[in-house]
Amino acid sequence: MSSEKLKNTGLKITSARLAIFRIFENAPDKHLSAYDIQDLLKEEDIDIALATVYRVLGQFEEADLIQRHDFDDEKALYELHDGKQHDHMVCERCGNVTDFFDGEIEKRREDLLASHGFTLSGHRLVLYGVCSSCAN
Amino acid sequence: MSSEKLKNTGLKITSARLAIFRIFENAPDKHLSAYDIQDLLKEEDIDIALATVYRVLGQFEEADLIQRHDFDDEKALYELHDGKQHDHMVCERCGNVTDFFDGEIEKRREDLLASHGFTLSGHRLVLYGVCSSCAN
DNA sequence: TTTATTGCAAAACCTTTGCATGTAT
DNA sequence: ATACATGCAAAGGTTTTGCAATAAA
Repeated sequence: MSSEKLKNTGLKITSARLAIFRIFENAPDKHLSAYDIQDLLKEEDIDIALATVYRVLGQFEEADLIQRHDFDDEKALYELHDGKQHDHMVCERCGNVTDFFDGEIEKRREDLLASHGFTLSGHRLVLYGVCSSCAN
Repeated sequence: MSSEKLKNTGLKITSARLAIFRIFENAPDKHLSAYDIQDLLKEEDIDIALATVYRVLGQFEEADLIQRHDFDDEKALYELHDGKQHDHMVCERCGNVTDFFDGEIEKRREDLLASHGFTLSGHRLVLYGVCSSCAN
């Protein structure tokens, strides 16, 4: 249940936080910007100031409920942090983001980072290409 | 020589373009922001408006002289486009960028993109971790 | 009632753009 | 002489912040 996870963060259970968290639960595997979230809520006649959306997103990220990604030079995208690690494939044309998991590249990635003195934090790997819709 | 490559772009050879291109040639493997470039030039008592730096960077990128990267939510970084393909390792704490090349992950990347209907464009792959300086 | 949260407006920040002036060809 | 580059100031877009009003504990 939504409020359970929220309570564990120590944050107060407010309607804004519940509404925003519900958006993520209803859109798993989606990558949403602060504007996307505000728009989705507006469709339900829920009006939340953008400043609040940003603040709540920051708090959720701090609490490891969601992950923030800066894939391109546009808006930051957020997604539910579900524990299952996965990486991302980003279309350089339209910005479309596709999740994937690959054990082999995963292992290689760990070796590479380690051999350069990097330690793992999170598991982020991003591949850039052009998606099929944009390729024609 | 600098002016050779510049001439091939069809752009006029101006002092601003020469100065900016020289910065890149003198700092291979470095990833510089527009501000970095302006600062480096200021140290040589060369004053170029930020708007010009941005415009020139855009033109250089268009001409494939340099590459633009948006690794995080901060400033865009530019580096010389030397032909040798390589990927990047980014420290999530300090933003430090390290180049690397790995044939195995390279091949795996191509397979992965293809199997998801993505086509290659450029060869961008980014690993995120924490560098040794930030790890302590 | 005490403390945290929200909304609003304004600011911060990077990046782009309009326009008049200056420079390369 | 013509076309393109530059500087300046202003605007654009996303994200953050100050502060008074409001809601959660």
